[in-house]
Amino acid sequence: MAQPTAPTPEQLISGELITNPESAKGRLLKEARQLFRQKGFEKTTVRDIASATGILSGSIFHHFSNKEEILRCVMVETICTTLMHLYQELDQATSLEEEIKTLIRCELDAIHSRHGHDFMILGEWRSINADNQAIVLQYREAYEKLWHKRLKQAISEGMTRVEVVILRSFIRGALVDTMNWYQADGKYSLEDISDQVYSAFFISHK
Amino acid sequence: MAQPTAPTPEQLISGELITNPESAKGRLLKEARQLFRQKGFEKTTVRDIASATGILSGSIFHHFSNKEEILRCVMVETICTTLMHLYQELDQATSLEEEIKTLIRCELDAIHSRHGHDFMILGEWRSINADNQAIVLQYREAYEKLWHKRLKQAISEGMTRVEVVILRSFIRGALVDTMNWYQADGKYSLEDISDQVYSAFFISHK
DNA sequence: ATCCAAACCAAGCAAGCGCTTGGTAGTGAA
DNA sequence: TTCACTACCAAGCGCTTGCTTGGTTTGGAT
Repeated sequence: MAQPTAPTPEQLISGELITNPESAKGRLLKEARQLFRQKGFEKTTVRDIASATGILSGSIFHHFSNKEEILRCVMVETICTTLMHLYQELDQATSLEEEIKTLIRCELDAIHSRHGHDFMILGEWRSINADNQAIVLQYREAYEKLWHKRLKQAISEGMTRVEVVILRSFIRGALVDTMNWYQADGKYSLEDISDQVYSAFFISHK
Repeated sequence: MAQPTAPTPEQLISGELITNPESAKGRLLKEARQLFRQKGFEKTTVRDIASATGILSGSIFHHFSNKEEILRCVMVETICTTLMHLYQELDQATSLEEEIKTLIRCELDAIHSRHGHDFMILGEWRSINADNQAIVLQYREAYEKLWHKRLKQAISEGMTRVEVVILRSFIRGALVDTMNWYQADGKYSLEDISDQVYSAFFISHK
C-alpha cells in the first residue's frame, strides 16, 4: 500500500479529494454517511447502503473493495470537507481570538453536519483496521495542527492557564458532547454554544 | 414489564443491586464488561463472552434472556457501583468546592475503570432498545441529579458564568475525551487532570 | 454499425451470528 | 431414596452477513 500523505491546502481547495457527489460512487458515499450516522457502522449492512442508493448489494463491490473502505472514504471526505471550509473561514479572521472562535464554530458545524461534514462518524475509529487508521490519521493530524498552533499562541498570550494538549482535549470533548443534547429548535443555537465554549475556556484581554 | 425505578441510596450501599461477582452470572458480567470495553458491544459475540468465562455459548441464555440484557445489566451495575462510591466520597467533602472536585475525580475514575466501574460502555447506548434505555435512564438520572444540584449552587455563588446544562455537558465531554489520550504511565495523573478540569471551569474565591 | 469499458443485476456461497432444544451432572432438602 | 432445582453441555437451527461470480445493460467514442 502506498504511504498515506497529508492533503495540501491546494488539493483541498481544488476539491480533487472529494468524490463527485453526482457520480455513482459519490451517491453511495452520501447514503453510507447518513446510515453510519443514524445506526453506526456495524449495524449498517451493505444491503442498507445499496437499497438507499437504488442498486443491489453486490454492485457496491464494483466501487469499493470492501465495506470498511466505504467507512474510510467517508471519514477522509469528512475531514477534507471540514478542512476546506476551515481554511476559507480562517482566512477572514483578523485576530487570534477570531481565529479560535472560527475553529470552535467550524468544529461545531462539522459535529452537527451543518454542511454535510459529519464529524461524528470519526467516532467509528475502532471499526477500521490499522492500515486505514494510518490513512485517516494523516488527515486528522493536518486538522489538529491548525488547532495546536492557535492554542499555543493563546497560552503564550495568557488567554488561558491550561496546557495545550489538555486544553484541546477539553474543548473537543465539550463540543462533541453537544451531540447528546443540542436540538436545532432548542433554547441554544450553535452560535450561542460557540460563545459559551469560548468564554468558558478563554479570558479576553480587551 | 415492571416500571423501572431509580435506586435508593440505601439499596446502593447495601449492595443488593450488584450481582455477586463470584456467582456464575457475576463472572459472566465481569467478562462481558471487559470485552464490551475492548471491542464494543456489536463486535463482541456471545461465544466470546462464554469462552472467556469458561462455558459454552448456549449456557449464557440460562442466565440472560438475550445478549442485549447482558449489556443492560453491565450498564446498570456500572452506574450503581459509581453511585455507591460517589455517595461515600461526597459524604467526606466539607465544602462545595470539595464536592465538585469529588464529582470530577469520581467520574474520571469511572471513565478509566479505576474501580471497575467502566463508564465508557454507557457509550453503547444506541445498541439497546427503548425499554432497556428507559431502565438505564432511571439510574443515569439519579447520577446526574448529584451533579445538577452542586453545579446550580456553584452558579449562584458566582464560581462560573456558564449555564448549568451547558456547564455539565462541557465537563462531561472534557472528562470523556481523556479516554482518547490519557495513559496511566504518562505525563499526567488522573489527579492532575481533575485539578485542570476544575481550574478550567471554576473560579475559586478563597 | 461496431466496439469497449464502466455500471449494474441475479443468484447464491461460506461463515458467523443469536438463540433453542433436549438431555445430563451435581447439590441440597424432605 | 427420592425429588426438584440449578447450572451446564452437545448439537444444531434459521437467519443475516460481507462478498463473489458470471452474465447483461448502457452510453459514448470511433
